[in-house]
Amino acid sequence: MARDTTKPAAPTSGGEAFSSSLPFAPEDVSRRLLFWYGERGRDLPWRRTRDPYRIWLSEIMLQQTTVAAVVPYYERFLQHFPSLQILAEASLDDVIQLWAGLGYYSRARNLHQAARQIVRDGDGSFPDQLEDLMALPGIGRSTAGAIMSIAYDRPAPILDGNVRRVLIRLFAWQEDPRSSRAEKHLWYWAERLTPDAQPHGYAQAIMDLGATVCLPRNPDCRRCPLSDLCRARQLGLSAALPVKRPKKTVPVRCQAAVLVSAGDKLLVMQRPPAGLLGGLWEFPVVDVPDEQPPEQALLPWLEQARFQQKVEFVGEIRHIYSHFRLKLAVCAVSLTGDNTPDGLPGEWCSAEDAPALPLHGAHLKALHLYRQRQHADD
DNA sequence: AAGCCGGGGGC
DNA sequence: GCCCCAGGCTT
Repeated sequence: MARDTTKPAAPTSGGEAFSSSLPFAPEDVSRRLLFWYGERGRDLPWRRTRDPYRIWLSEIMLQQTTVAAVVPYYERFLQHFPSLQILAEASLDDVIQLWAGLGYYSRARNLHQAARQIVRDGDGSFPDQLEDLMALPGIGRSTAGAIMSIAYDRPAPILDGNVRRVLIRLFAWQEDPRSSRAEKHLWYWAERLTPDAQPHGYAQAIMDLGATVCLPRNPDCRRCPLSDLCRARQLGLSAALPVKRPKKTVPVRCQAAVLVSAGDKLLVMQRPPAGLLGGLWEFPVVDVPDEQPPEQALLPWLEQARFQQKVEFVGEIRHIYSHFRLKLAVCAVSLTGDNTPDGLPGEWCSAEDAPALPLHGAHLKALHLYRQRQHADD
């Protein structure tokens, strides 16, 4: 017996025990899901391996990201870093480079850091205990559970966005899904439903169900192997759950990016290693106050840099982040011999090589716009 | 408990 | 436009 089979404690609320009984037999759910997965499961690159390193990489890349976006990144990453040891020996800049465009760059930093920790602290083999996995940066309870079940075929619950939605509907959870109360219940249900047999197939099955059938909008209940067990379905709430989060207004941030050119070179700077877009490259940026022309907002910056050239307005980029919108004025300053670019922070990069830098999305757009305009002038 | 962290795709 | 996505970390 490799596993403690005692049932998890039922969540409590205000000291009152929550009903530990389920409206159906857990084996009934897992059996249906496993059969369905055998018929309808997707063929994905990371499902052709049991290598924990690759499973781990896929799980990290897939956090808050869609499968279609991940596939090319996953393949390319593994071409450069085919093993844990090679990743551990790589530079962070090279890792960031291969992550550029995927977003949530702390994932790349944590991935790299975790690889170094495993190689440094262990015998080089990938951890195979839930607690050891969770001790690594970037791996929380859900990702640790995914690695345990998918790579090692050992039962451990997962609670990602897909499973969350499936469980909310299956148990007709009508409260705020982001509350700590919801969290306790969902983890409890996830644990109770995870089977001792074939946890590998089960984990992928329930995620696939959420991704292809139990969709956020318009769930396709006719194709769902759990439809006759589903409490939301019974209550006519399938489409109404999970309850939506109250929408918040997102602020608009105005900035100007300066493309300073000296001959063929452009001035680029690397952002601080942590925080927003950590470690990525960009052009110098100045905040633009409301209702002020970007050229005017740039004057103090030009003064400080001792540039006397005129600023040319190239165009405007709009870029949407999850928590704000960026209105980015793209400006160009072309240096002549009178100016001394030395002493400025940052580095000079040829315009041809700049697109190969790990630039973040908004500034990659800015560069494209700049080069497009330059081309038009020729 | 709440805020932070990107970019893309579906509709 | 709006919503969400194979979440985790920090405060």
